[in-house]
Order: sequence, then C-alpha cells, then structure tokens
Amino acid sequence: MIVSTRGEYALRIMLALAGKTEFSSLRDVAMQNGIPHKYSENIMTALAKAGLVEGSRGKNGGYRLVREPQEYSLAEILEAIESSFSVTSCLKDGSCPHADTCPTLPVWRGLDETVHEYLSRFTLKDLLSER
Amino acid sequence: MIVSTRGEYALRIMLALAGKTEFSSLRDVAMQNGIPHKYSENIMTALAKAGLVEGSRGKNGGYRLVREPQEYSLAEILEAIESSFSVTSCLKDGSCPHADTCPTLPVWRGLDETVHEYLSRFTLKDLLSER
DNA sequence: CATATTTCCTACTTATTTTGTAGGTATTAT
DNA sequence: ATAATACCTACAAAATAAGTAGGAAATATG
Repeated sequence: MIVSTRGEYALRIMLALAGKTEFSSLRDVAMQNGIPHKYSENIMTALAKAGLVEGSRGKNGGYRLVREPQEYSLAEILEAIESSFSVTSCLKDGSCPHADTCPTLPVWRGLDETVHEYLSRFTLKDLLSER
Repeated sequence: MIVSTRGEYALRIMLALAGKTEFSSLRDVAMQNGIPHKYSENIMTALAKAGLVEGSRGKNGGYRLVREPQEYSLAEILEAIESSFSVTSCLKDGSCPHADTCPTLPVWRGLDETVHEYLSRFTLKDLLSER
C-alpha cells in the first residue's frame, strides 16, 4: 500500500486549506472531513515541519498554505507524511549489505522514480478543479 | 512500501528455481537464501495457487517453474503474493462509499496502472542475466 | 487582565498487518 | 519401513499504523 489512511487525511486537509486564503482552524477542517482531531494535529506537525503549511497560534489562528495550490504536487505532500513511502526497505541507506551487487536493486530504484514522477504530475489545483 | 520482505523472498525463491529444470527442495532453497523454511512454505502455497509454480510431494519432490524464466514478469509474481499490493485501499471494490464522485480516485487508478506497467517490463530472466 | 481558542509537544494505547512458529497429515521414491 | 517432501491449520511475536490523553505556550478579543 502506497497511500494509507494517513496520506488520504493529509490530502483532504490540504485540499480544504487550498480553498481558503486565511488561517483555518484545524479542529473545523478535521471535523468536516471525518478525521479525528488529535490525529490530524499529528499529521499537520509533519506537514509544517516539511514547510508545506504554516501554523498560527491563538484565537483566530489555524493553518494555511504557504504557496498557491498549483505549486503543491501530490508527491511532495505524500512523501512529507508517509513514513514508509519508499518502494522497499532495500532502498533505505545501508539497509542492505550487498546493495552493490544485488541484481534487483536497480529495478526498485526505477520503480521508486516512476512512482515519484507520476505523483509529481498532479497538483492540489488539479484535484480541486475536478470536483 | 510496495515490496515487503515477503515479496523479496518470493522473488529470491523464483530466481533460485529459474536456475534449475528439476524439482528443487524448498528447504534447501530457503536455507540458501536466508529465508525461514516454514515461512517459505506459506509463500509457495500462494505461488502454487496462482499457478506460477508446481509442487511435487514425497522424496525427491519439491517445486519447479511451469514456464520459462522469461515468461514470468515481476508484476505477476509480486501481485500473486503481496496481500496488499494495490496502491490504496480506496481501490478495493466497495471500500469507498463515494467512489463515483471522488476526485482523487482516478489518480490512484493511474498510479496502480503505472506501477503494474513498470513491473511488467521485467522478467525473471532479466534478473538472472544481471548477476 | 481574564478568557477562549488555537498550535504545538510528549507520551501512551489500541488496532491491524506482517512475519514467523508449531505441529502435524498426505504422498512418494528408495 | 523409512525418510523426505509438499500441504494444511492454527497460533505467536514483532512491527507498523491509527488513534487518544493531557497538557504548555501563544494570541486575539472583550
């Protein structure tokens, strides 16, 4: 599974934020999208650390995008929050002792690139305009 | 993660079988490839049910391929044994109540196809000749 | 200043999936 | 008869993903 619940949630939240320009309360966004509030905080932390969104504390605070919707690719969003996004653990640095001679490794690398390239072709705006 | 330990194991076993024409004892193949024997039986059951290999019981029995190595694509092998091979659970039939209007679903379908297409381009023979 | 609202932080719990074990039965060559 | 093998079912352990709990720190507003 490439995209888990966590990834779906992240995408929904990003889509919700893409519809606004001001800060949106995460509580509201989460509620409206059927996402547990506390879990959504966990997700936003990752997105904020990756620099994809900006948070503002206190009353009238919330989260907002830092760029235009067409400037976010799905690849970027999913890779920011899916812990095990890579195609196989073989690709993680130093995880395989015979990585230099393994005949299969190049295949995984190619797959990884293929997936990344595909997901880079879609932006938040693409998804917004579809509905 | 698209390819888990289980998928790696399946591939290694298939590669080992691709080097022989007679039945090979699974115990030996598993040992030689650092795979727990009993776990490997579990994997072979799936491969046999999918019709990718053939088993022979009793002494001098074992498993062997039913076709030539170049006739097995990686897609076929991995899809036969990876339980959660699809890109996201959204793609499983009836798993999403608003599948007909979801703007993201076409993206997942496309990704699924892309991955499948990529993995269909490599055969066991390709991997064999690389080493 | 007090209050309500919000992000942000740390730790824990529960659920699900993956990986691996245990203990056999049925079959077959020697 | 024996040893080697696939084949079968159930369980156990480990890893990962999903979700909860309880706050502290910041900030707009009355």
